[in-house]
Amino acid sequence: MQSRRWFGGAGFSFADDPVTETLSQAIRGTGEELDREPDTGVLFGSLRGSVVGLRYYTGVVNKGEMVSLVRQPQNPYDRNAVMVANVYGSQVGHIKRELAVLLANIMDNNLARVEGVVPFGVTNQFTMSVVLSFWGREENRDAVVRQITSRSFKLQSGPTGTHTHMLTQLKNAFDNLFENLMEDKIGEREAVEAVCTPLLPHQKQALSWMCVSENNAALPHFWEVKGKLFYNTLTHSSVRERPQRVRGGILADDMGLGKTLTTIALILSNFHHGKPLCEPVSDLKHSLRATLGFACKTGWCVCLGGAVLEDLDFAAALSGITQGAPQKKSKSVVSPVEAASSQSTDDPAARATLIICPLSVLSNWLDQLDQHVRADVKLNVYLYYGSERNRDTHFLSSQHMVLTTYNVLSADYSVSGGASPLHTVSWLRVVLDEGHIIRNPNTQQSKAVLKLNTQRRWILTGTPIQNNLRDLWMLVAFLRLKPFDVREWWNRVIQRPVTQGDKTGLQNLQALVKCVTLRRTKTSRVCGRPLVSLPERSVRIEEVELTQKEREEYELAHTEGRTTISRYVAEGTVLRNYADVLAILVRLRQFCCHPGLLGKTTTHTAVTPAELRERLIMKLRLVLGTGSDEECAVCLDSVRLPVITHCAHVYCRPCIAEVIRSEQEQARCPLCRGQIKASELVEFPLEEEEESNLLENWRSSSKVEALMSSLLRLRSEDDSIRSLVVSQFTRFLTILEIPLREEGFKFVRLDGTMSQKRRAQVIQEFQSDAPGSPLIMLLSLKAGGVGINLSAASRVFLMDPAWNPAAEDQCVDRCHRLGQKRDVVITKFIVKGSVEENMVKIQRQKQDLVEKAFGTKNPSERKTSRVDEIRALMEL
DNA sequence: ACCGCCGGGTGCC
DNA sequence: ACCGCCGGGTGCC
Repeated sequence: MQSRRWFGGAGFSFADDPVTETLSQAIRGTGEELDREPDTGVLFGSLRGSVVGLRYYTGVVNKGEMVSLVRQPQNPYDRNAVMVANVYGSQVGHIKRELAVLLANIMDNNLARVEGVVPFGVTNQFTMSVVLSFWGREENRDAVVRQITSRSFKLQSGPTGTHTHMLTQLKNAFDNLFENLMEDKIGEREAVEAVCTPLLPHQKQALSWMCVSENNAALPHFWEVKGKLFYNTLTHSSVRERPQRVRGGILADDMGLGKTLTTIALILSNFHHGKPLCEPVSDLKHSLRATLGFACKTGWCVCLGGAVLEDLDFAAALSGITQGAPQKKSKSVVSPVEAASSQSTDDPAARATLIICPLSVLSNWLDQLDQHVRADVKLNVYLYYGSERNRDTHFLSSQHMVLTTYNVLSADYSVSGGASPLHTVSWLRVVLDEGHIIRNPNTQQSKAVLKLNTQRRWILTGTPIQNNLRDLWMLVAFLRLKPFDVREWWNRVIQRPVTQGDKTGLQNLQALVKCVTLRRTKTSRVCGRPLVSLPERSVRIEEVELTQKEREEYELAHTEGRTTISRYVAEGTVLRNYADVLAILVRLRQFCCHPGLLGKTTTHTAVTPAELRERLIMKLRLVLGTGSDEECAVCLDSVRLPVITHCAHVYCRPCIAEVIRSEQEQARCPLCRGQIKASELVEFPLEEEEESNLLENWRSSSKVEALMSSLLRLRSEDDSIRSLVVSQFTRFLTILEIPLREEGFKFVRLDGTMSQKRRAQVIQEFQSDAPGSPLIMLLSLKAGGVGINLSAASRVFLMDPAWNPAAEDQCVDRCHRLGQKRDVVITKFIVKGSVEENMVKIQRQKQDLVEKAFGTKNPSERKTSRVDEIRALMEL
């Protein structure tokens, strides 16, 4: 069962939640349940075996420690060899020959994953026991059991049954995963004077925490010192060497709390050895001027790594001043703890911070640097972007900051085969802005990011987990949070236990997250006071009455839809026809907005399978065409350039093309495993001709009128108030342009089809307070993604209810954020006596359900409730 | 390995 | 004795 988890302001669901569900997930749920997660198989059972040859290897293991089993088909003594390695990858020994035959068979045929745990530790220098457990897909259970018993091994059945009684507790704990992470990070630290914007208390806290995270040599608390060894309480493993600790972490504050400013403050305040990157020259000049007659015109000087100090030392040597004197002049106090941080492996010449961000926020970084860094501080900031970018690694290394985008980074990386300029530089620090972008480890971007060579690593994100726990792994891997940067240990210690409802797994996860994350929300408090005070926000629902004519048209469609759906309900085939059902609902919702939203509909009855497929594809096109937010099962992101397969699943074109390219003739649909071919992919067409038709035969609708009268009233009362007009249907936005123009409103439009560059322009135009700038922004619900700031608006008109209330919240948050000066008023237009009303009701019920404990719902109950929901919508 | 296994030495009680 | 038994040598895959 796929589970989706929403964090942040959004609700939470422990499993499929119809409200947050997308179409492809719904369809996925209707077919056979596929185990798409190799890391969450079923436990077939376990057996005791032995590891031999211990004396030939150095890997050590403790009682209870997990080990990994690695096939060695090339072993010259036995092609069935199975090597045993500890958490750190050091070889411990081999699986005894007779058992290795069995394991090799199971592993090579992918019948099960085999995991080892050492039950007693090492009792002698030659052999030891290992408990092997077998995990896999239910359909392979028989084969595995047969293999094992036929070779006269005894498979002990593993623990069965789920821990449903724990779910409530788990849910709460999981909900709070990113909350209350501050208790031991409450220090505050002022930024250096080079930062001219005073930091708010929570930003000083963050700065303090970030400095400590970079400088402090302390290990996370799941490490214990046992004698001369370091013992990991999660994996039960120990190492002689002090484990490499994370220097950096995840700053997961809500957007608008100033992550960028805090990061700039960090860069300027915490250079090598806890010293500032910038110091007033008056501190340095003292000795220099005296000895060399050196004068600095700016009054500030930026220390370039060791450069200035080396020069000073050189100067000191020339003039007979003792070495190190300049350091003592430094303003910053270096505590013994921080001093302990200088690791011998650090490259002292590393001085530059690399900031990687989405293109859309690149300009924001430059603005913020301008705004927050004193004008007399000469920072060398290089924008590594554009075809003329300077690829010289010495040049890049000598910067204080290099800014680039994920795309540039991964493009360079692919072209150079891993030896790109950015991968050659030894960075002091790498910062991933909107770091959740790398949550999918399979993308080029993620691979490129992992390969960067740096001492310190930071992830800035407002949404550390978007859909599920797997999103976190990539962040952990980037931070090199040992040993969980290796997938097996993450899966065994965290992912699987948590997915299967194991309480310790969750505690372990919390411990992990806690040691590297700082997260505050808009509603968090510092010392009993709100972090930031935001103006009020209020929601009002405006009921819209349809005209006689509209009502007749609506009822016609409603009756027709009801007949179809009630047939499915009676047949019990609602879920099998989910796409059809959704299409009917979309039609009704479109009616509520404007009749012109309806696309052409084919109502002929299909007979042959080919016709059925054609019809399904039509329905999907209809749903996709409305801006419905579909998720691509390959990249786990919103679909870009959607294409529909023969088997009626939706993917991004590049994603599915890659699947087909790599699997060639054997290519199968990742969702249903049906055969797929590149030639059979159906594009979602942009029906331009219809658009012009739409605009030529213009007519209004009740909802359009309701909006227009609100906007006109607002303008007459206060023409400085700006509004967001939000719809899920981009074509509705197009329709709305006509009356807006007619009434002389100046407006801009932001939707998913626009280029990043154009988006940035539009946002800037809307946010600008220049005379004649637009009063209204037409916004598609999901456009822009995270991080855009529309605080110029204080009115939000939600034209149509969304399935996912979290999406509405996110949208409203774009203006109800830091920088908002007015109270925010949200108006939801709901057509009276329509599916919209029922959607709102269901939204509320869902919210209640989410707020209450999730309880003991099993998958079949969940499916029932989905059907119930549709029945409620259609009043059946 | 305080085992198992191998192969040489040995051979009534 | 073409055995049993003893005790030394030996040891992952």
